[in-house]
Amino acid sequence: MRLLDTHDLSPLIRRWSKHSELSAQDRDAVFALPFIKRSFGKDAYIIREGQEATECTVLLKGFAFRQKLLRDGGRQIISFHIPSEFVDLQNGVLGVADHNVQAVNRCEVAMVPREALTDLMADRPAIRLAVWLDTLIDASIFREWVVNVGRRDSRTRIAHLLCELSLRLKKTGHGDDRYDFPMTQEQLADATGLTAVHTNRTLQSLRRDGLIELSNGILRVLDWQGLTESGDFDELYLHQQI
Amino acid sequence: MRLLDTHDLSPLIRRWSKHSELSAQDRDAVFALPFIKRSFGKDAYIIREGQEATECTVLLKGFAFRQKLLRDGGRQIISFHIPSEFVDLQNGVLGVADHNVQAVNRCEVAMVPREALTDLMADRPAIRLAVWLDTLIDASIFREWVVNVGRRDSRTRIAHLLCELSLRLKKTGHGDDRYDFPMTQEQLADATGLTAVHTNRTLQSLRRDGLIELSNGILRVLDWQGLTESGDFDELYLHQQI
DNA sequence: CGTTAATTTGAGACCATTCAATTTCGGTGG
DNA sequence: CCACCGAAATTGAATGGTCTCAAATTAACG
Repeated sequence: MRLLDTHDLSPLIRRWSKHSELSAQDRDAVFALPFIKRSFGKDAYIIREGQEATECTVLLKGFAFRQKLLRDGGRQIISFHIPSEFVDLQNGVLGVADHNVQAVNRCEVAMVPREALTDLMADRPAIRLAVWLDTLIDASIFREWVVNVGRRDSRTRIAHLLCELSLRLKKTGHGDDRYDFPMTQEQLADATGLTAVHTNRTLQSLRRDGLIELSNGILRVLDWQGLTESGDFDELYLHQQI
Repeated sequence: MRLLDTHDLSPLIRRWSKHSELSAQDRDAVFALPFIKRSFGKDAYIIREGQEATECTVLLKGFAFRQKLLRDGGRQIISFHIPSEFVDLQNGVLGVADHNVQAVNRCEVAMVPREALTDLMADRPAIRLAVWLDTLIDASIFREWVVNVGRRDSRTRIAHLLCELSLRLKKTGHGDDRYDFPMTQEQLADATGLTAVHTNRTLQSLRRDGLIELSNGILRVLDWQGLTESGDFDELYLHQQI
């Protein structure tokens, strides 16, 4: 397939190729998927809870996060997403969105009709496996997040989150100990179950200890081993053998 | 199929039938699955983190939970399981167990070789869909747990957990506002990210307000509406239309 | 029944929150 | 290019929810 690197969905193929064996036909079938490209500004809602789910959404550019709102107005962020990831794979089967998806910064997505995706999975075992793996790794990350917000103190939580995100960014070729990191401290707080104020103080403590540098939307990991130790981080749960 | 109700795996078929259309052939194919039956005592490890995953485990009798241990010795429970549920479906594809599974009380399981299950899914689309749904609902519950431990106060957390468990027990025919409830307060604490002491005081507060009665391993829900309000509980995330 | 596990109670300490004010950053228009 | 503005980050001090530690009571089980 000649347009491999220029096709909108090629980041998806590139990521899948790391854990699944895809044939040329598999790739062509993915490139033949119908989709609509859309763009969202900072904080815009990409998916809303309760909304009927008719598409699956791949993030092409920018960062996004999934969240749930509480009765009292609080917000809990459930996961962050980087380009090439589906932000709502479950919507392909469950009929209704059970949570919201919001853009961190300006981002571009491809929306694929759910039937097109399920048909593709029915026809192509390799793609079925790739999607299946995506779903299972997603779930594994949720489990780790339960542990993170449930049983770790603030410093460990923040460090763990930074470990996860920087490792995922590194593995998808988005940097090497220096990453675009547009998340605000309020978003990090909502992801770790802390307040923005305490998140701020906690980040300062990590900076003071020379583990990270974080400012102007750039994260530098200065001491990976120190950060993983501070974050009680074991990458097994990401299931990225490479 | 004559042995429908007496086959060891019939609880699985019964539960799947609530969300998926299974033909007689699908049922027979499930009943033809090879498996080993095993029994575990209270607190016994059914699966251990890091262990190579060669089987998928269906809970037939008793309660179980999944958990992760922290470096500092802490434990976070990630989910509870009731009979007819898989406790480690992800192991069918991910090669390694990324968390532990423990028995709450004496329980019986059926262990199905992973290839037998994946072959079945490859052959039978209806079963594939049923397993897919199980996985997605599992993930949805993890997401809600992130919210629960991340952003709710202790009373709301405990109430929410009790809502979820009693609703799941009700929907699978394990009672009607009165349930076997063998979990210890320490386990409820590890599931909600609280200490056992504080869990105890929180349960007392729910009892004092006439919402529940919980003693001797029996949970009675006295005021369902009051409990759901106290627990900020909306059952959408369970995706049980029935 | 004796023994251990589980639950319950009390008091003090602490981590994270709340609230409010200040400073810095990032983008925009003159 | 600089002045301006709102958003984001930072700081301080007081409050509070949950934890810790330790002891007492009750329930479960062989």
